[in-house]
Amino acid sequence: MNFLIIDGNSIVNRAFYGIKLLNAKDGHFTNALFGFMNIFMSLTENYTPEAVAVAFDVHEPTFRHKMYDGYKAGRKPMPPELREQMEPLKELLRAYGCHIVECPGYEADDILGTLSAATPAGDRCYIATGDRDSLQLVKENVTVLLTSTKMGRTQTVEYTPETLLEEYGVVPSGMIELKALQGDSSDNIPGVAGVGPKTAGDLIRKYKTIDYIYDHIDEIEVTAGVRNKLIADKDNAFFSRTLGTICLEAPVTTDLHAYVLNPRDDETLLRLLSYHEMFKLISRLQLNPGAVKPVKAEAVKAEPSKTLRAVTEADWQSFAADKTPVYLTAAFDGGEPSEVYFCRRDEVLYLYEPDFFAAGKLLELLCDPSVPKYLNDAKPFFSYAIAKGRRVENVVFDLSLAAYLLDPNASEYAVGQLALSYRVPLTAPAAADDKAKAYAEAHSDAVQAAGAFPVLCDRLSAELSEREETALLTDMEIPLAEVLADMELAGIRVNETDIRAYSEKLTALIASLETEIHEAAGEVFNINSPKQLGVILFEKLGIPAKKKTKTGYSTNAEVLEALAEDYPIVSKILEYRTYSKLKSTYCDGLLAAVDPDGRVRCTFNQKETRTGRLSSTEPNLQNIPVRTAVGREFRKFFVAEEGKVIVDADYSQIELRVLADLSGDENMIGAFNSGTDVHAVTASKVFGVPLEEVTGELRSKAKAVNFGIVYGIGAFSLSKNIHSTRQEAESFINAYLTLYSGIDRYMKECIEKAKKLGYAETIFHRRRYLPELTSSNHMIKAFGERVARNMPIQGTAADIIKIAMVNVFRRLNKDHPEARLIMQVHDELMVECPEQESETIRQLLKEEMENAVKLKVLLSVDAHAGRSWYEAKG
DNA sequence: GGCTTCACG
DNA sequence: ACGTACGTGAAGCCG
Repeated sequence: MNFLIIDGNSIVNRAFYGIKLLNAKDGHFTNALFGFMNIFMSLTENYTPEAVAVAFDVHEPTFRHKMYDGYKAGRKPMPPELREQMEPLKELLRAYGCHIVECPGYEADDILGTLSAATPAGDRCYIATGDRDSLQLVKENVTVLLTSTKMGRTQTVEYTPETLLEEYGVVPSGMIELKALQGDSSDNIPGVAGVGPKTAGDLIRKYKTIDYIYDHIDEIEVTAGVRNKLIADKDNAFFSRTLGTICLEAPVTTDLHAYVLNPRDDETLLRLLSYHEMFKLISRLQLNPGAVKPVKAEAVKAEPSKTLRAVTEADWQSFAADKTPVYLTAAFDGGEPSEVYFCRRDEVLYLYEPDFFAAGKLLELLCDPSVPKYLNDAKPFFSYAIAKGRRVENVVFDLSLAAYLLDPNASEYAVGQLALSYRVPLTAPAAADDKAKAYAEAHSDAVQAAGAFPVLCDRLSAELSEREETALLTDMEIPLAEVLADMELAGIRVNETDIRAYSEKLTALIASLETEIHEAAGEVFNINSPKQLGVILFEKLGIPAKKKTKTGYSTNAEVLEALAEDYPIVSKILEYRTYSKLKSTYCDGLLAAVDPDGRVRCTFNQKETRTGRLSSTEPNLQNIPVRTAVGREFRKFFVAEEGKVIVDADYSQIELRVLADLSGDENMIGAFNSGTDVHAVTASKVFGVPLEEVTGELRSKAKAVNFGIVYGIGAFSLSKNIHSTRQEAESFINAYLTLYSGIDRYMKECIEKAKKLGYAETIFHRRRYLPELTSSNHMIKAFGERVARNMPIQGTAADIIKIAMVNVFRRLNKDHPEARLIMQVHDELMVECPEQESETIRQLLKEEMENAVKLKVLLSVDAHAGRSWYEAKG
């Protein structure tokens, strides 16, 4: 029989410290559970134990504590983030069928020792631990599996008497002897002062035991120094041996049969794993979600058994005639729906005949304003209709958007995933006929998800309305999804030939810089490798290194700029970096994304950021260079199509204006309403200088403080940013917060409120949960506090431009069919329109953006038209 | 796949 | 004692 004994405390510690803190939706920590279960799974899979015991310490003074108070005194107490995971871990292990072994007065080690010693010769015992202490327990039939985490991956090394002899040159009991001499700082075992692993190893290999060494202390071959140390600490040596010896007689059941795995309780296991959001493990264990009972009893009633069948002609007629809501999910392939499900209380209907699409029945239904639709991911439905010159009407719910609003921290919003996190049972519907049966076999996951879809919609809809976020979904995010669909289809025209020419120019520039850099360095190396570059600069050339990263020297722009004046090679490297970035990310990256019609189309992700902003991918069109003159040139490649212009409009200081509104600070509101430059006004007041005497330098310092405030400023970072001392930065911040005392008060309230509620929110009730605020780690908590201050500002600004986008889209559709919204860059919108409409559209944009919401300060928008993005930026 | 760097708001 | 301003995405290197 294979008997697996796990050192629970040791493994859970490795797991906890080896994996960054993970949170479930409600904020409870799961990283230790995650790591432990991963190790546990690979152990059971590799060693197929019939019996499993997991040993834990009981937190009481132990046998060995009583003997020696210093023992383990140096150990840190368990952090609360780990402590809260201990009971859930035991629950999980019990559900798996493991036996938890705890013994008051004894350490987990002692349990490992006792059980392994009691394993009959005919059985094989494996001890899994992260602690080298247990190596003394190795025997012919006892193997220690030492797990360690290297590079984020767990490795297991097997220790048998043979491998022990190879690595340490001693027999298992020799491990105790070694410890007696060298001690163990982590366990506060003193050993012999001045004797380390090397001396101890030599002695024990030669003489085996400390008994022998001390019995023959005058004869052993050592230097006089070592001999004296041994003599001086003789008592400590024997004492350490006692401390280091694992007890083999803990009062626990030693009959192996008592530890044979219990039958796995799949239902409990699935419930627990879903709660902890360990979905990978659920599939690894092949737990059938259909077997789970929902948490609430009423959910059972609400969920009649379902049947699966194909959509019939009669269904189509009833959809249109009934005018009752349809619950619709679909997969899309190349913009066309590929797998479509109509989901009802007691039925899942699937579409399988391509004729239905050809006949346009689905499209007609989508475009029928009298039929309300519950969709999963509305954007591709909108795109599908727009591409056919139609519009989807009456979308009342979007499950994935609802899920995003409920928790923007989550990374996935697939229906199956949501069913697990919101505890909606996933059951396979019964096939109505043989065709349906075949269909179900080929699409089992999608069919199950479709079955859960209506209940999920209802549940999330109820949750949203409880939180007063329904309007956010129906009036902001769902209409926005259509706007984004339209923008994605529109794309933006780029001048492909010019980019290609520019790319080649860059290639030549880069090549010549490369040669110069290699010459200056005296060798050829990869300039793109920060590692190699660091070695060249800071070792070979002896340039003083300022900053380090986790993996070596930092070579970022901030560091290099400080060195550029003194070392020509450094400024060449900066230049090289600029051009390579421009070439690889922008020229080549963009060229790879140009469609045959000369336009690039990004994807706007509506469910990505934790603040409510959008993000853009493949390509990212929200980070096209603008800050430097060289980079800005690149915007000349983004152009309007023949006969059209680009109109670009951006909010001026929207985040600061939002802050003025949120805080209600009279001074800040006044600064904006006076119509003058806020940064200058801030400088004038903070530095006590008349407005007309504010220099560029003072203004830019004030600007940095204004920005910093929005991000949750610290004196250290501000000082770095404005190249001044920390003290000076500190005094600026203090002066600022005295002047704008309303902001000071508001920021404090923000944190209080977030701590009380567990989340931060925008003025439109968009939430971001902040489990970081409950962390005992200062860094994490401080981060949570900065986010509590920043999210309402960044998020409200994001809400405002979303409202503006929806309003602009509606007006363009109604009055300017040839004008099209094509881009959003957080505080900036871009429209492409016929040249002669340019002024009308410029004003329309300005008007809609400035009037999207009414705040305590006015919103201000700059708008310009031009042939290219460069020109339109004004 | 993680890390570093750098582009944007 | 520790690290140090919020939110993103892409490219390149390296274990």
